[in-house]
Amino acid sequence: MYYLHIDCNSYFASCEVATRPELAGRPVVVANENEHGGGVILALNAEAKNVGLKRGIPLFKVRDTLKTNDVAICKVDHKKYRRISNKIMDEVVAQGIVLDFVQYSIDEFFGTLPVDNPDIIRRCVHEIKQLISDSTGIPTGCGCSQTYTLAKCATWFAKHYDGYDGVCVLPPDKRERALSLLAISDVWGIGRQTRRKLEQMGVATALDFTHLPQNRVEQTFNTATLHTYLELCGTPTIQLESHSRRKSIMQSHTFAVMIENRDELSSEVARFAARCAESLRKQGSVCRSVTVFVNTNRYRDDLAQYHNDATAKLNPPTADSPTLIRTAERLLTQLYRPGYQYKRAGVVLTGISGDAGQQLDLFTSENDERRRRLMDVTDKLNRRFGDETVTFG
DNA sequence: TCTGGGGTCCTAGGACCC
DNA sequence: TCTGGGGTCCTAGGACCC
Repeated sequence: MYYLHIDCNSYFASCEVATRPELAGRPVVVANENEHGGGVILALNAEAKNVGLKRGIPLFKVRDTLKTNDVAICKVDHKKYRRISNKIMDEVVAQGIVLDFVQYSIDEFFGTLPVDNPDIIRRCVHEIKQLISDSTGIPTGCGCSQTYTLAKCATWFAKHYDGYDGVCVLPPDKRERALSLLAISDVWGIGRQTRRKLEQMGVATALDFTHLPQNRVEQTFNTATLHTYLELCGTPTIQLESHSRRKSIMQSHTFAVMIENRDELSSEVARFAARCAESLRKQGSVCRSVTVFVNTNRYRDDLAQYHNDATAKLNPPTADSPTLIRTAERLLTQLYRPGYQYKRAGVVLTGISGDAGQQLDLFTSENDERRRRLMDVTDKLNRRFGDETVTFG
């Protein structure tokens, strides 16, 4: 059996090009641009990379480059990207070659192929890649190997060596050779901190890491890093479950113009809470706690800084918008300090559990039932006529 | 002028229990 | 001098991911 990993190339930018043919061949960036020209580059295609642009740069720093190279700036459209991602999921599942297919993130998928012959695997994966390209227009890099982590390494090679044509199958006898060419920082699960520690131990490549004695890894690192180590050595360790239910739900925003006024901030927080409540109901869950946070602008050392958060428990757990909005507003009242310029705020729901009906049974009253129906109707209206067609005053 | 928005899991330590 | 020996649950913060 082989593990399969599929990674969409420059996903947000590819979605824009796929749905807007007039963009083909042009440098394209996707940015969360706001009405004041703020925002940062979230994704960019190869043409945009070629003119020196990079992910994460604020647009205002590269205005000249954008203009000189006639770069198309697309506004980020998460709904579209979610829709295309679901389509990829459906197409691959319907094709039936891949087993245990999971949507790991909006642009990455894992699965297994019940075959051991690398040549057959390669042909299958090329077919899958072609299927995705034909049905959605999205280019992908695909990797196959003995574990999830090694499959991700294979994808790295598929994307970085043109000869693979986007598909790299890494059989056991090629493992060591491949890992010797892979920098430790390019391994899935090795972040900045762990990389620093490993480098101090003389580890530069993924192969160096696998040559450490296992007990040394156990003593020095946490279990997540140990799992990465075992997987690189060829032992499947990581379990992926397709978690359709989120365990936390957050809505936050960096304001284009800083907010000082309490009522303005409060109305933003209320909107975040309402949107969180909607996602919560969409997945059929209730939550046990609400957190609100506020931040000033960390880039402005000329301004007084303040950041804080506060959490409230909800008993019984709920998905009722008015309750969540009122709770969030009460928390904001605790947090708010006059005289600061607020740049960012957000609402987080945690303690999420499934099946609202079951949780409420014991104390459900007629009033609760009416509230549930009200939520149901507002959700339906907003789905049918667009977000925030109906909001809470 | 302008600087993203989400998630997950693990671990240490505190509060509390017997 | 020395101050038991288990547990559970919760939370904050770190690290990592896209």
